[in-house]
Amino acid sequence: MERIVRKYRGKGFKLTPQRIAILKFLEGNTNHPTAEDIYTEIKKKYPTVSFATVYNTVQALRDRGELLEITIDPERKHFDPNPSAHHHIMCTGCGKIGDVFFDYSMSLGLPEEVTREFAVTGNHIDFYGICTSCREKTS
Amino acid sequence: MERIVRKYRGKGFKLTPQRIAILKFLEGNTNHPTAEDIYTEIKKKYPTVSFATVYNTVQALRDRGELLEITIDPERKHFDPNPSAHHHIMCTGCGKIGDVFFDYSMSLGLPEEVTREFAVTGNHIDFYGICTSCREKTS
DNA sequence: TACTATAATAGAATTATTCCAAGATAGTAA
DNA sequence: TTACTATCTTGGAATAATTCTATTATAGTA
Ligand SMILES: [Mn+2]
Ligand SMILES: [Mn+2]
Ligand SMILES: [Zn+2]
Ligand SMILES: [Zn+2]
Repeated sequence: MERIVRKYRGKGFKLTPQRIAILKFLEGNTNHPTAEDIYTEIKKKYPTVSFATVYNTVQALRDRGELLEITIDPERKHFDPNPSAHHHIMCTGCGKIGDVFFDYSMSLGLPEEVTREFAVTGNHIDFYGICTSCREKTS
Repeated sequence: MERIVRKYRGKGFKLTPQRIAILKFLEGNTNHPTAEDIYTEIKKKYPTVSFATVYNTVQALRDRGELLEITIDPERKHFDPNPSAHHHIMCTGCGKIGDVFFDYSMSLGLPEEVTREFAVTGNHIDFYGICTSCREKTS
C-alpha cells in the first residue's frame, strides 16, 4: 500500500480506491488472473465496480509496462503483474498457469531464412503439461 | 484434390464441397489464416457458406490432428494446416505470422521447481519482430 | 476550498465464437 | 441404382470477451 502510493504518485496515474484494490490484488499475484478474476475479487469490496474499470486499469498498467497480457490460454486473456521477461506453463487439465523463470534467449537462435525476413525483438515460450493435482485425479 | 480424397475417404469425415474447398485453401497454406480469412475465401465459390461450417470444419480437423490453433495473436485465433511441431514469429507492425522450423526442445530444460509441479508434455515458442515490409515503411 | 483533468459507472455496442433447429446430402448397403 | 441415415450445412439466435459512450464523480493540485 505504502509502496503502491509511492510508485504511482505524481505520474499522472490517479490512485482511486478501485485502482488501489486492483493493484493490491495484483501485487505479488502469480495466479495469472483473467479480467473476470480481477472483477470478482474487487467486487467483494466495491460492489458497484464495473468491467470497464478493470479493463481500463489493466490497459493503463500495460501501457506503463507494469503488467503483461498472456496468450497461452486460447479461451481468454490472462494478466501478469510481473512484467519481467519470463515464460509460462499451462496445465492442459485444469488451465492453471505457472511461471518459468529461466532465460533461454541464448539457445533461441533463429534460422537464417527467418532472420532474413524478421528483425527479432523478443520471445516467449509456452510450455504445456499436467499439474500435480490433475495427475492425482486421473491415477 | 486426389490426395485430399484419398486422405479422408472412409475415415468418417464426409467430403462435402465446402469442406473440399476449405481443405484446398488450407493445403500448403503458410499464412496462418483466421476463421474470417477462410470464410472470405470459401465464400467466393460458395456464397452461402456459413461461419458455422468454417468453425465446424476446423474443429473436426483439429480433433483429427490435421490442424493447429495458434495463440500468438491476442486478437484472434489463427489456424495452421501444418500440424508438425514448429514455432512462430509475428510482426508487431502488421501481424504477419511466419514459421520457425527448428527443434529447440533440447535446450528447453525446465527448472526443478517447475518439473516438481508439472509433468511437461510440450512447448511452443512465440517470437516477435518486425518484418521486412514494415521496416521499409518506417525508414 | 475550488477547479479540472481524469476516472468510474451502467449499459449499449462490437467481435469472436458457439449453439440450435430445420432442411440437405455423402457415403453405404441392399 | 435406390433408399436410408448419420452427418453436414445453413441462417440466425445465443454467448462470452472486450470495448465504447455518455454521464456523473472525484483525485490531485493550485
Ligand atoms: Mn508469469
Ligand atoms: Mn505454422
Ligand atoms: Zn491441472
Ligand atoms: Zn510487418
